[in-house]
Amino acid sequence: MIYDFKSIERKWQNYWSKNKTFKTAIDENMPKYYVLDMFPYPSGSGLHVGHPLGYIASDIISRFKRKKGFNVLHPMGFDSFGLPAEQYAIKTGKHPKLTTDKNIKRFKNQLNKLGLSYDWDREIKTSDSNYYKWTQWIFLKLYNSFFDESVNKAKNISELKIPEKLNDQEKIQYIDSKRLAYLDNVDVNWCEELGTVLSNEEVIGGLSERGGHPVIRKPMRQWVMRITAYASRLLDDLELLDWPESIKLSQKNWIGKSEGAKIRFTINKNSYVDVFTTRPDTIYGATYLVLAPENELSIKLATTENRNIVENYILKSSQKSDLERQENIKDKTGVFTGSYAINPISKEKIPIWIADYVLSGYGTGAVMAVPGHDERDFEFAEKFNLKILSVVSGGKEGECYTGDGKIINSEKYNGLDNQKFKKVVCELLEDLELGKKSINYKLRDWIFTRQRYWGEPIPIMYHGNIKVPLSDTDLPLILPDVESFKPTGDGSSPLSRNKSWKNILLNGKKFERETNTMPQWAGSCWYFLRFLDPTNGNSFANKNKIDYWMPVDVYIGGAEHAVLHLLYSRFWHKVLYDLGFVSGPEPFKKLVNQGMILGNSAFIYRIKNTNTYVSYDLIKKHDVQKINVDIDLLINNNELNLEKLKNSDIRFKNAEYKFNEKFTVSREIEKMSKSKFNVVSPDKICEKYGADTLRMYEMFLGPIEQSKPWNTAGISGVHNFLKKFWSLYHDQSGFCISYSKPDQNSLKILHKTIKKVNLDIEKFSFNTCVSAFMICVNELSSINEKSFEVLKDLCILMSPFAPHICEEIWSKFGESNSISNQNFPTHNELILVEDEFEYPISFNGKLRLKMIFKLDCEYQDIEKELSQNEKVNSYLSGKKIKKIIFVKSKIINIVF
RNA sequence: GCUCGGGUGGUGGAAUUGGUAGACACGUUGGACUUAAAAUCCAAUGAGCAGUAAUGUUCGUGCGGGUUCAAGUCCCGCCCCGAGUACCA
Repeated sequence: MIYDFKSIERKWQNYWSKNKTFKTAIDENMPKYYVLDMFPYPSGSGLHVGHPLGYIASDIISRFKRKKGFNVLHPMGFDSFGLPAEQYAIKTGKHPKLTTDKNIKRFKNQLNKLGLSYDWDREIKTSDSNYYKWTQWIFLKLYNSFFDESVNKAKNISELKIPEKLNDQEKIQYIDSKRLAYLDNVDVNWCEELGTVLSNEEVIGGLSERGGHPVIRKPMRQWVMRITAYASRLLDDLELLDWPESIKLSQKNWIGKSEGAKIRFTINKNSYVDVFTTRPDTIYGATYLVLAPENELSIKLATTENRNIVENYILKSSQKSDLERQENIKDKTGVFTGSYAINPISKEKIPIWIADYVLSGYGTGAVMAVPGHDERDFEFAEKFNLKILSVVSGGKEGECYTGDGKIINSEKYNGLDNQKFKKVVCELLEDLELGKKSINYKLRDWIFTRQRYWGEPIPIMYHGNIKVPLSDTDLPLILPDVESFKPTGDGSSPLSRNKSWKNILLNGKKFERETNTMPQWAGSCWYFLRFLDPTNGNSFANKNKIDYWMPVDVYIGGAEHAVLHLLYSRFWHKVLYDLGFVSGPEPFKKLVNQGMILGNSAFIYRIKNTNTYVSYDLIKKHDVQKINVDIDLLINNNELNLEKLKNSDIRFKNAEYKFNEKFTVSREIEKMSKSKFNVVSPDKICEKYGADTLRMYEMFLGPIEQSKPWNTAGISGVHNFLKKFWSLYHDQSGFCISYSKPDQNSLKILHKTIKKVNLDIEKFSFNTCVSAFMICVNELSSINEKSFEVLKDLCILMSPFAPHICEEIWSKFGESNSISNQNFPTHNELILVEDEFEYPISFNGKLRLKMIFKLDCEYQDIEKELSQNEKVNSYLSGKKIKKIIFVKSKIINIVF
């Protein structure tokens, strides 16, 4: 009987969706398990084979845990606010809502074809007003909270102690300065091309993360989230998480904790410069100070004769983009202010400089330069001929030394270990009241507003300078329509075009709405909570449901979110935790990063400035240009089907082609992308081999965390395996199994597999599971085992991986229940014990021989067996055996 | 530059964490079935040497050393590839 995967898969997908097989509800009698995928942005190009990798893995875990007796929550939704839909709207005038809805439909359709066991009743979209109502609500909670340093947690703003003697205006200012969401004039990352502000996390190497457009610094009035208040908790709580070390590390680096000291250098009675340093032990080597150009003190400290050059320098560096600043790292620039400060310990008078190698956003925006022991300071001092003094021994003459050593050139402290001296300096400074121990973080506050249309409106109004938050009853603040989605160019959002929405009259007073929107990350910061109670109209989620389901037990997604989404959502979750809305400090207990599946691009070569294409083996003779070509046009991996190519595009139709015998292409592994014509769609694979084959093959490709190129050729192996599996249960005429007692050998094979699969799923090692199934089916086929007792368990065992085929087979067993409700088999160790082995013996790595032993063999037997072999006998030469080393019930060595 | 991963057949990858390296699969070769092809099935497949053969034997996990009865796995020193990060004082 033939394995007709198409009708089987259609049948069971319909069955599952009709019967809502995977609908989940709270059951206090069952342990819960929350399996979450990073929900996708519904892009216009649909899924490629790389997307489902994580979804298949999480589906296997979900189905496995259900069979293990857990109440499994496995939802899916869409992160539907975002830039591509907006950019598409700018180009075509089509409303992002329409394109987004269309894309979601397509995504859902594709996902369902893979047989994923989602509870679709919980589907959410971040662009749905029923959803973003609560995103806005959480924003207001942040607005109405402050961080109480004394207890290290957020509290309602009403609990804030306001200093007395403040007038009303000052009181408001004071409160505003403490809010977790606050409005500030900040230097932002402005991307002209995208027409919007970006967060620090969205800027990579001076270019925008999306699109790679240049980014410049520009002061703008923006909403900012006080994530820095949580720096220490975000860092410390990483310990609680079962996450890949690499992700934890990137978060650690991003938060960037450094311990050191804050030191005050006095200039005169009224002024001083504070610096932060991690090397207070080098205080005697601090031979000058450097301020960032943006530091307010910079201009104040310029003496009259230096005023011009200082002003000039500050102006110039403000015009530089981040990229330009980074370009000439080796060639440092700077100017002298003309002022001097006093080193608080050595009492030396040292010059104060301004240079853009000092960053305004980190520490105090000023450093004490120790050219003897800091490479940047060293370069600067060499260039401008400033004094260089070694104060820690160990370095070479005329070089900068950053290691540890004994203190030198530091008066009475010479000879101390520099690490010990750190402490001493801190104490000295504290006595002098000119400094103290201090901790600094690299993390900056999160710039939260975007000058875009397609995002959540911010629920704040302004009356002149007064901010008025919307009340809960006014939510959601619906995103209105606009005439044009284009950026306005002047730094305000497209929303500001809709005057009737922006300007409102309330009780005779004029108000203006905030027209910026929230960043893409806002919606994804808390979506895992909404899945618990997606239709709740009274709160973002019922507290009982949160208590039951949270935290997420397994979270699967790409590593590209290491610091963005994963840091922001931890931050919001902690705020909600402090305010009592959620029950735990961390949202995601275990995190698994699936690797990327790469595409295998193909290239053809055109002779430059001609319309002639050359086969890859002939390109050396010509000056050629490389062009991406669709991988669907290939035969046998690297041969091009010229007929197909000519028919695919008019520019190929009339071109000339040079080749011997075959026209060959070159191949390269790249990221899968529509523009590179290397996309393999899961739909095609499902059409040809079925979803079960695709699921197993994607798992079989290699470890889930690893990036690997897609290779369609290998899929036949897995497909053949499924056919073989099918034929275990069927003969030519139809379903055929036996109800007689199973063969002892087949039980062994089965239980070996059960043991391995149980272990491997828990370890997320799905590729080895698939191998185990293959071995099992091969062995059962070769002994022609058809026993119900064995085949039943095998069917359940494989159903998380290949659910359709297993449901179909299961339905033929005549059991009333769906296979989803069956208990996962556990192995019986006794069956696995063998009574007789053929042992290989290795002796000093030199000698190997095979012998037969009984499990409970005596030494004498071994000696007897050994003595029959001349070679072994010479090694033994009368020695008495003390011990036999068994490993995995095999004899590995004999000790005398 | 710094930090973290990783180098195993022609290819993707196994190896119970120190115990028969190369499981499983692709590919290749040979065979069976077919008028033929496809499909399917069977066999061989790390390299070398000896042998008609069963088999024996040497070398093999990026390179060089070390620990151990035993190293892909542990230690030391290099080389190469990938990812992240980048003047964070």
